[in-house]
Amino acid sequence: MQNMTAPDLPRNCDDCPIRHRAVCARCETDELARLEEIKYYRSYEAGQTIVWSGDRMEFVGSVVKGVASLTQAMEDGRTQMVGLLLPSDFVGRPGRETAAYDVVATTGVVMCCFRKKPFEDMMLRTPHIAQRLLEMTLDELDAAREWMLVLGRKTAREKIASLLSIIARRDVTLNLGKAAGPMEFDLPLTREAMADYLGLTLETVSRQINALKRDGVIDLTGKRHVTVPDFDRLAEEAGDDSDGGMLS
Amino acid sequence: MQNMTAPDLPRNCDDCPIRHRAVCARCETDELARLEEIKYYRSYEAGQTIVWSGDRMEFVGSVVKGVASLTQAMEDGRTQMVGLLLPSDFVGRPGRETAAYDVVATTGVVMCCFRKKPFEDMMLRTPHIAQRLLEMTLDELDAAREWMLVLGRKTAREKIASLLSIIARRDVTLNLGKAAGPMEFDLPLTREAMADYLGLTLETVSRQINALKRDGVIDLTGKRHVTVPDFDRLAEEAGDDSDGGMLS
DNA sequence: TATCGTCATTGATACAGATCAAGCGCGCGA
DNA sequence: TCGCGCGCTTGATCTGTATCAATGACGATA
Repeated sequence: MQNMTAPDLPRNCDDCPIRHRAVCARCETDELARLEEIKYYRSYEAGQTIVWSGDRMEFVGSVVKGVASLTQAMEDGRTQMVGLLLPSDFVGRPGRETAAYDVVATTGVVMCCFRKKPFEDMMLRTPHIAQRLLEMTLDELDAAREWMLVLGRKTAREKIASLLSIIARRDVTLNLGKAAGPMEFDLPLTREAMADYLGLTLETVSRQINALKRDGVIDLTGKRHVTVPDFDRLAEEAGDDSDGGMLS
Repeated sequence: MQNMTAPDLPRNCDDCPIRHRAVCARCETDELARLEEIKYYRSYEAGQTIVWSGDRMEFVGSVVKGVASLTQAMEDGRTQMVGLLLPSDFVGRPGRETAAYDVVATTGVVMCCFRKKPFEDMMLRTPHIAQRLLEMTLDELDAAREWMLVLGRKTAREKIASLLSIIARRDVTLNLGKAAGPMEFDLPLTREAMADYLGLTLETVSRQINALKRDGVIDLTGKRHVTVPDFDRLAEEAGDDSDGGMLS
């Protein structure tokens, strides 16, 4: 529900900072012209709901800037975040009529949107897009399952370390990995949002973050800026298998 | 690692009890001939590991009979089941080289397998298969995310009710829903397997199951056979939104 | 029929994390 | 500059589930 033509929004794929990873990476093919026709950018303020669960979805797209979250709630208010959407992540289910979860802008967000129907038509015409989508969906599935282990079996401290580790890793990949040396990033989530992601209360999140700080695993500047002096140490705290991580 | 030609294994799609839902449902197309060439059936005993995490995958396929589970373990032994594979569920990741999780036969299992490479080739040639796979993967993703809510926010009692409710529902759909009246089914999981699925200990599982029995939500015959006199009551115990359930 | 092994139940106790309750710090609008 | 609200921290206490430890039920095997 935001202005669709704000002056600072990207105009086309060349301005799109995520073209190296997301669907619009394919813009270099001859489908470019068609893609541009059905594509637009849109921005949302922190706290705004981008999509309501159950609503008819009129677009699919990628997060270009900012952080959004996929959220599921029970009647009594208990809330579980089921996905963290960082820049380059895809939103929407081609072939599905309605949204299954709320999508909420956690920070200010810029989305790269494709109108759904023409996007699906193009998908039918262009096999590599369907394959790319399958690949991305499998990635999401892996992420969801990794998170099931976190939610089901890890302690509060391990949960926090897991979250920090994921955010740090994502941050580095997006900024073209400057491997060694301390990593730094800003937490894009409030303590409450972290709690909803981790299946904890915000008090426990606060206590464990400060415990990790006391123990020298992380350093905090203010309440949101995190420095990780030794990523391996953090990964160890997260209980991750210490095989270095990356596969293939 | 089991005989591939046991006399009781299905021979082709006409014998395959799940053709209405899984990939081989497409056998009716002119791809049938090619599919038959690359397809075979295989059986596993309860407890056998069908695929080891990290192994090269040589096939994809569907569960035809029995129950298998996708499992992830930490170094110290903590274990989380990340997927429950019931008949008609698909196993394997087209486009991925190695398996991400252990696949373990929980009961005796019959799989309908396709050799991976030719299956992938066929996928490239046959767009509707890629689309069917995307659809199935999206279903799995939804299931995984629903389970994240269970793991992150539900109480032990709600977790048990959720699991029973899922199994009951699946059982009915497969057996062509005889809607009303008490539902009955056998638990295909030990208490320990349930615990690993729910992020609990086996003692807690045992206590909560018996609590549900005491409260009349379910009835137990022996240790494994469950009768659900009132499914809505069970769904309520699971904390599910009481909108009847099905979408679309 | 005795014995063993696996799966499940049940009880006593410990503890991680939830809950309840202040209070702090900082940005923002008046 | 003052208050006000929101995000966060910190403390005290409570509780749901884990943990530890027997015991029971049943099927398989000899």
